[in-house]
Parts: sequence; structure tokens; C-alpha cells
Amino acid sequence: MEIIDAVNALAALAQNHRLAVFRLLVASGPDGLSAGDIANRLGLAPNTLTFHLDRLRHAALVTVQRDGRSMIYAARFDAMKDLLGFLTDDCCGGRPEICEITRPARRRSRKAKTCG
Amino acid sequence: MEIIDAVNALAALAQNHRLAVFRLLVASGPDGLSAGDIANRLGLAPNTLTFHLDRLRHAALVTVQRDGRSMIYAARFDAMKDLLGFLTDDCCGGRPEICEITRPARRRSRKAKTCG
DNA sequence: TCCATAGTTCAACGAATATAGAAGTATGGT
DNA sequence: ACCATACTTCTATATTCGTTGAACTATGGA
Repeated sequence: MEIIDAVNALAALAQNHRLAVFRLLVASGPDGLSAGDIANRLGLAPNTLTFHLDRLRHAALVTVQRDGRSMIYAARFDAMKDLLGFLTDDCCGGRPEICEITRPARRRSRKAKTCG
Repeated sequence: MEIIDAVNALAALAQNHRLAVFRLLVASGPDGLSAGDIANRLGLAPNTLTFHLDRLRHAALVTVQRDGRSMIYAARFDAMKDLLGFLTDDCCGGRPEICEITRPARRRSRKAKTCG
């Protein structure tokens, strides 16, 4: 991942509505949601939502797919993973004992693969 | 972490110079770097750099400390960790078998706490 | 074909952003 | 006290961003 891609992804997420949309899609899993569902849940005007979904799409953070009259949007988990990895690249360069960043918080047991 | 905090942090990182600064600080570890060092390495004008460092500081992503005439900036690893966690909260809600996001790639062994 | 539904595109506007130049503040050395 | 160094603050400006209202496209049903 190049820095320009990371900046685009971060800029796409750096807005309250877009971040809410993306998190909603992340929580919804690979099946995604229709634009209408997203608009209803977040209380956004359809054209405003299109604007934000476009930004997420151009940043490669979501995919779209038509289903009848609906457009189904879904989070791109691979892109998300790339971004998180990029942010922590070369962390503490050479002093790994300091860096605990990518350890994703509450891992309560090996069986409970929490996603958070 | 509230969504507003996440948006602020993401917005702070969503700019090529700021992302470069932050990654440089992340790679430099807890000792940080002086503003002058950062400016030299990244080729930024001092006032421009101050502007960007301010944004990172207000987003709680870096700390500052005076050392003689120099200002020493360092990454806040705790804030970074919080942000990454927030992005993946409730991931795939209820279907953890799908979600591999927060698994930070190469974890070669439990002893080698790689930072990437 | 006619119409409703589901989204998208376009134009306009106020607000926020990034940068540069100039001036200002604080520390250290002589 | 004087000066240089190291940053910061102030002012101005061009650019980008987010929202709205209106018009437009595409699909599905009667």
C-alpha cells in the first residue's frame, strides 16, 4: 500500500457520516446493506448518502452491487486490513518490546475470536 | 472512544504530510524527534510543520515536550491503539468466523512481538 | 405504457483546509 | 545586552468539502 492510498482511505473515513456508514457495513458483514437501509438507519438524505458512499467506494473501502432497484453496499475487509497494517508499519523500528499497538485489545480467550 | 474522537484522529492522519510525520514518529518510538529533525527529513517549512503537528496534537495522536530550543514530538501509541480498535468494533457482528481484520498479519511466535 | 420506487447526478453555496510570507516568542551562547 | 537558533502565530488566499434542492436514470409492477 502506498501512502497516497492510505491517505485516501483515511480521508474517506474521516467524516462522521462516512465513518458511521462504514462501521455499519463492517458490523453487517459481507452481505452488506442496501443504500436505502443505510439511509434509514442513519437518517441521511439519499443524495447525501450517495455522495458519501462514492467517496468510500473510490477509496476502495466498499463494494457495490445492484439487486433489483436496490444498490447493495458492503465493506471491503481486505482494504481495511491493509490500512491498519500500513499505519503500524515499522512501528518502533527495532524496539518491538515497546510496541503493543496491533494487539487488538480484549482477546478474552483463544476460542472467542472477537473482532474488536 | 466516541465517534467524534475517531473522526478527529482519522482527519488528522488523512493528509500526506501529517501521515508521513506520524509514521516517522511511530517508527522513531517513544523518544520522538525534534520539530527540526522532522522538518529536515520530510522537507517541510517550519510553519507548515507546526500547523500539521498542531492537528496531530489536538487529535491526541502526538505529545510535545520542550528540550532547550527544540520541541520534541512523539507518537501516542495508546491513542493509535484505541483508534484501530474502534474501527473494527463489532466487526461482522455475530459472525466472527468471517472477520480476520484485527489479526495483525505476521505474528510469527508469541515471543516475537512484532509491531507490524 | 404508465407510474412508483430506489438511487444518482448536477449546480450552488457556506464552511473548513493547506500553504506561504511575515512577524513574533523563547531559549542559549557570547 | 545582543544575536542566532528553533519554533510558533498571524494574515491572506486558493482549494476542497458537505449539504441541499431539483432534475435525471433505472428497475419493477399493473
